[in-house]
Amino acid sequence: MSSPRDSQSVRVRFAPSPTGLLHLGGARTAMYNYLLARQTGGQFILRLEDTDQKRFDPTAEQDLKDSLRWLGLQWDEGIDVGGPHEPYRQSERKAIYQPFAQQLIDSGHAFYCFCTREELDTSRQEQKARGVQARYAGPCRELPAETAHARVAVGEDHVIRFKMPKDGSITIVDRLRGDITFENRNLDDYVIVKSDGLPVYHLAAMVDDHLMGITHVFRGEEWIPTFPLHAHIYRAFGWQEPEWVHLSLFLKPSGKGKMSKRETEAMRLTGQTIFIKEMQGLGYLPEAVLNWIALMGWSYDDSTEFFTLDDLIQKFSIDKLNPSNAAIDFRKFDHFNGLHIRALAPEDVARRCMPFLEQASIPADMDTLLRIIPLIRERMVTLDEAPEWTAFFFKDSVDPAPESLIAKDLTAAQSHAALQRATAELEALPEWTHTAMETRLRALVEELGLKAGQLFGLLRNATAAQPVSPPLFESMEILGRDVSLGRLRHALTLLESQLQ
RNA sequence: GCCCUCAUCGUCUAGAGGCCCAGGACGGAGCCCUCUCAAGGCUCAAACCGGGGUUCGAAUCCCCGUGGGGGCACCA
Repeated sequence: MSSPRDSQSVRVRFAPSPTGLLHLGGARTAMYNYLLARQTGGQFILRLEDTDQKRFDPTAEQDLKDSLRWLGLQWDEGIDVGGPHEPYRQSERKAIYQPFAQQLIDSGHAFYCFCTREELDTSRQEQKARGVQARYAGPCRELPAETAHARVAVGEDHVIRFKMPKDGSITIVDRLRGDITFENRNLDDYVIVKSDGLPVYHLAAMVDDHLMGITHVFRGEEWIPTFPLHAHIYRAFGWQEPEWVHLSLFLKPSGKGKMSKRETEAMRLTGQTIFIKEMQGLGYLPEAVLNWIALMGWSYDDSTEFFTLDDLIQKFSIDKLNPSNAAIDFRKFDHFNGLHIRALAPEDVARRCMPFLEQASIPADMDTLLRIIPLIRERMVTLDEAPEWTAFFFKDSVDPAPESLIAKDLTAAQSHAALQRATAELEALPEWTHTAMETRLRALVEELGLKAGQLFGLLRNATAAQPVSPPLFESMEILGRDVSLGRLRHALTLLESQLQ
């Protein structure tokens, strides 16, 4: 199917309202926009839907930009970077909307409404009590134009409402769902300009999308109920509609409804978050975030699941989008994070681990860290685990619990003897390499009639002071001969305290 | 309550009439590897919401139920 729009280049936009931190759902919407733009050589625009001064959060814009950039979703046009349709904050475009609202009034598609909130509330309650759908029922819709204009002229408080047809129906097209028909009688005379003179989303977004030449609108499914209003506005102006794509919603892990503020807070306690900004501090990679959310609502085929941003740009397609809602699965997020950590070059992993080590006051130097990374890369799920995997490498000394130096099924005396022998063998080693150490110590295990795990576990606790660590011999090689031997001797003295 | 929408393993999904006694992934169970923990490999358990149609043939199309989700503001 072809339309005139096919010949135009793609122009998409992400237009959140600055009411809080950017979350999973917003990030996915932004990403799909970005992918389509990049894939087609089109433009990705970042606009701010800030017409609601009551919910405005002054920190939200910065978070938005930081989060998007961290994810690697740089916009081509919009706030900060500018473009041919400035300004990109709706609050700064107030004057732009006015003539359009006027046009709707003049053409009979909208009317001035002077009803007070109290009157509206009463009316709504009364309708509800009668068991009917609450809709605008005031007298303003039928006011003669001259009367209305006169009241506006004397400065009477008013809003502007869209004059919804009383009968008939409207059929609109969603790219993923096909035709959707609404009976106009089920629709309301929605407010499109507030008493403060600012348009509400319904008018502002439509005007901006049209003015900015938006070709595809990706937005959440929660917009479907007001979708017919938007189409009515487009048609009242005689504009060509964009391609509408309503995305599935992200549901809480239980699958029971959208994430609530309360649950979002509770989630923090378990180290989970839906906010992009917080993911970085938790040790997640932007690559993993993108991969994870890309697959919640979209798929490429029946088996590919690892995608980089470039892969996604190449492979994304609207037709493979899935209209059904998806429950958030944080375990899958961890899985993808591990996958992406392992896909990174060691230098890259090291660089990204550094902030976490600094925060933990671990005096790691890049050279040593680079030698450690290959040992821990496949063991890490999140970057914030770096301190616990590497701390012992950078300590002057370690103090293992004496009991931890008694090997499984051995007495303290036997452990002491084994440790003493192992230390002696290592001292005598001509070259300090993990292969030489392993060969020599395996022979000792044989000689002493022990199990590898018994001796090696003992050495692990002696050198790292922790029961779980990177591979023993590779670790000792990095620690170096002096440090390793020193720790073994120290362990020996600690063990002596356990002898009596 | 009204309007809209969705419906395949616990979860994310593949499937656009026969390739499906339904494939992949996460998670789970087991085995292998193994100096711990991982990673990796192999195996197993696990789903087409129900009922009617249409068709030689339906997970796939249609209808009705049911269930889930969303919306019903001078918020987006």
